Amino acid sequence: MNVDYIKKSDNISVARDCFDAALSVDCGQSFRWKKVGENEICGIAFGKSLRFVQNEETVTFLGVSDEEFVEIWVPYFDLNRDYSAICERLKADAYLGKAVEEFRGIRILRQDSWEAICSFIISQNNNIPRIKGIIDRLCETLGNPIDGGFSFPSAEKIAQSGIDSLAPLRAGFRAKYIIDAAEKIASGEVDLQKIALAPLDEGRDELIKIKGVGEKVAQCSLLYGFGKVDAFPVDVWVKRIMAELYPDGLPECANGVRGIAQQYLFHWYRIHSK
DNA sequence: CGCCAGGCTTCTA
DNA sequence: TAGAAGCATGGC
Repeated sequence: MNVDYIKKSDNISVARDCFDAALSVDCGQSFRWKKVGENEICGIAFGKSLRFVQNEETVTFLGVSDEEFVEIWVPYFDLNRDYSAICERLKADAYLGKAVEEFRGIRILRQDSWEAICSFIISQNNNIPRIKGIIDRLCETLGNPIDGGFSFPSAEKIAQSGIDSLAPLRAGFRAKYIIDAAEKIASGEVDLQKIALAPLDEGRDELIKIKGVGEKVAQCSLLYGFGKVDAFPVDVWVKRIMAELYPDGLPECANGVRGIAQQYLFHWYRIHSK
């Protein structure tokens, strides 16, 4: 399956069918996107800054070449996956059906592996505004300046810089975990390429070698950083969802895409419990 | 002041 | 192997 898109001057537009970019970048998967206008959002991923606008019908990527769109943003927004078919399948379950109906455009963001690991280490026992602040300061402190912000610093750069360089982040007890992750990944002791190719359980076993990475952070990394859509992060919210709605486990229709199901349920449940 | 935030490590029995 | 304390920081 290949995405259809329309190119006009420097902009690329994609139909909103099963694609809500604004919601996807703001439902707890990524922490690097900011609203800059009514329907306008900016962010940085894979060392590229992006500004996009969306209306009822389309998402428009501003100032993006065909190459950049195809190589970076199509995989990032998971645009070659048939979410329409997945959503249909998830409707076999009543709660998933409601979640999918209400938040149909959510996509699982295929983020940089290292950025996802590091971001979800930072997320532990923390709240979203503060997670964003710590990550912003990490990028400002050790990332490279890009048009409109800073790139996410590499594991090598963080490992070389050492824990004292993380003081400005005010990350608390997480700073030592960030360093351990950076060191193990920079040295190859934890091999991201191998995890990308390995079955879920093997990837998970590799990731939890990092201090500060437990079951939940490992599953988030696999889901958002390796595109493993069957990874299943269980945080406090999903724990509540499982206890209340699925005491016998997720329904069968979620098999193979449990991470996607999780994302719809997570967002749906949080919205309705506020 | 206390409680909580997309948890994890360490200590204890 | 299960359960609880401790962890840094900031918003409420």
